[in-house]
Amino acid sequence: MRGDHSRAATVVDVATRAGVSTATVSRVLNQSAPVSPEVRERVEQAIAELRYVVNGHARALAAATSDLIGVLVGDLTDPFFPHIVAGVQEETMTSGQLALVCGTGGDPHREIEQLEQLRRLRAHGVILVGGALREAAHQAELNRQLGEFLRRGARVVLCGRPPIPGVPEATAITFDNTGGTVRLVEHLIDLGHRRIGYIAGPAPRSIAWERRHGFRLAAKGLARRLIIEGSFTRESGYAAGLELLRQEDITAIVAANDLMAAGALAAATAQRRRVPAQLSVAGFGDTQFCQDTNPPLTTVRLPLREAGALAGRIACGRDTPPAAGRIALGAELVVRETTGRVR
Amino acid sequence: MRGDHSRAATVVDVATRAGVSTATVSRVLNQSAPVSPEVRERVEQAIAELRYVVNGHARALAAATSDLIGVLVGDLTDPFFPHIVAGVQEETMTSGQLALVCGTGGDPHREIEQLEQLRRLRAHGVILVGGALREAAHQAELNRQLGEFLRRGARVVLCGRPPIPGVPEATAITFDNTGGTVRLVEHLIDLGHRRIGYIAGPAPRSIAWERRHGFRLAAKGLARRLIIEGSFTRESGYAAGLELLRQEDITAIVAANDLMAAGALAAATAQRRRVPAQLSVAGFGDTQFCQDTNPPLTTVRLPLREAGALAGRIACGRDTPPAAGRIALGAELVVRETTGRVR
DNA sequence: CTGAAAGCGCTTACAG
DNA sequence: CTGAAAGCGCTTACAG
Repeated sequence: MRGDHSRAATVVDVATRAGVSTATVSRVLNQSAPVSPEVRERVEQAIAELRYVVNGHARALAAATSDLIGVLVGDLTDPFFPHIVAGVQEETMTSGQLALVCGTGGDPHREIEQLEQLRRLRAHGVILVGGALREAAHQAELNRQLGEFLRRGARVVLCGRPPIPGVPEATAITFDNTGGTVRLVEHLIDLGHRRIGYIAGPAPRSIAWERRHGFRLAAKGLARRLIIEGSFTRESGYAAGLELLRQEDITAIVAANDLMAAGALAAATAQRRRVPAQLSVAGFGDTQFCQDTNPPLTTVRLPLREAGALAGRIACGRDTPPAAGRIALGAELVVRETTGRVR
Repeated sequence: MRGDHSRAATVVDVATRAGVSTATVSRVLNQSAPVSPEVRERVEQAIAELRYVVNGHARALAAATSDLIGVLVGDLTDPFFPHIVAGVQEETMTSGQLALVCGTGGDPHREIEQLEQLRRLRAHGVILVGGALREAAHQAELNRQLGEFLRRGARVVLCGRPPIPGVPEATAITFDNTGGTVRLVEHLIDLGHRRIGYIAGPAPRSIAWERRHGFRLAAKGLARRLIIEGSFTRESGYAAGLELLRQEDITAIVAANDLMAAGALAAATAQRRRVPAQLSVAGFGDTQFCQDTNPPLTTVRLPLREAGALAGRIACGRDTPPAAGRIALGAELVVRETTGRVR
């Protein structure tokens, strides 16, 4: 980082070269006030010649604003997130804002830490993507952080997270996790299934809870329902799948996300169970690879990109947050080939 | 964004409350100079009471540094990218830096635009992830941008990109795209295939070129080789697959990435070709879903996460860039079930 | 339409 | 170990 690196040009350099004041340079930079064509011309030329690039920090400091939008995601390698993030970025870009995507790896400490960094940078919008951790201590700290953002007039958007009772000013964009799961399970019941195994997500996550809740609701009258908890990873789905397959009477397995469903599918194949002839399997999310699994996976589609775009627009201040503080998005059952009539 | 939002506490507030100078506050904040325990105690308490959070912009301006690392990626929804980015983030986090992930959507204009934004924020490291666009005008502009970063002492890392002749100070972390493809094709030749179709990536992308080059090298002596260009998407793989399947004599299809291979696989299924009995198919990348395709996909594994971690460490200044300006990573053939003996 | 000057919130020599 | 003061590079009333 040391050495004879050349100093970057500043407004003063530009002003001097153009023979104007720094105020005028600022005006052409920001188009914040009328400037005569000739002067503008001179300034623009000086900017080009000096390869001047405004110092974003100085600007943010002086103007007490920044065009940064923070985006907190759990794990980008989970196919659930990228489409949401792509939607966000699409919108922030068109607003000329910079989306700061931070990966927390699902670690609550990191989440708080990243929020703090975003606060330092005076991000004027934050989007929390993906499920919340249902854990009191963490929630309290999180609410405190979000409260600070809101106090400064920043927008807070929860994308794929339930609203936070203590922080009503935060807009929540939610997926119909419960309803989607209900429809999925009802689809299985329609096919004659009465003994269904469920691979849930980790209990402390809100998304996992909502989906599991849907399963409980829909599976109420079943002869048999068995829940095993996974961790949203393919491996945990595989392990849970093996365990459920030990219960000989189970005819269908529903997983709380596609990754675990893929694992369960692999477990079924390893155990030589024919899907869907002998066993039905379903996932949740309709992530990219679902149509390519063996056989193609029945799942529930979530409007991920749309949710991200909405979140992006609200965070940028382009869309007004709904008065209700909440936007509920749907969930659509996608029947492919892993679910079939029970024999 | 307006309203009666409370002013954030500043060093002055903290200093006043603690009964010290702002210089001292700064010292305990940065641990940049010894401070007596009692004074430190008082300052820390004031910070806590006022919920003080340092203004990152002011700090960056005063100290003429920032802890931002820019990460430019094409398309996060392409499974090629997330693992690299996760590797980067892992390392930047442990360095206490903030990785600014920017999605360019593969659009060269946006790439330049994002670089400019990063320059504004005085990012002290930039990582360009994924293939370069082999297009003169864009390359010239890109080189200019990167040159500016380097002039300011920032580190530039190319991850999964070839070195840039005009910018030798940029460290390039490269995958063995050519060698990996050669081994993959040789594997098919070993299985008796003599008429192989190749679904290439878009010609202007460096990664596409390198892999296609590998195909050309290895397929030199074949009775038949046919190249169709896709766009790295599943859909384009499907279309190209259909086209190749019209050539009745072709016994194997190799795609330049897994997504297109998945598309080709689906096309084969749609055409009722049995894989691998009647047709072999292979991809490139070993992205997450490869083990779940029908049948599991033969492909080439790239050390994505490792590459990202390396890039992250170099960009953070934790690792010294290699003198050669280049780190070449391997590529490993992963034989699954889509490739088999030709009948 | 344009400029002089203050101020944004920090850090960093420089003194002591 | 601590403080007074200058300076980082902008923007923004305030005058004109």
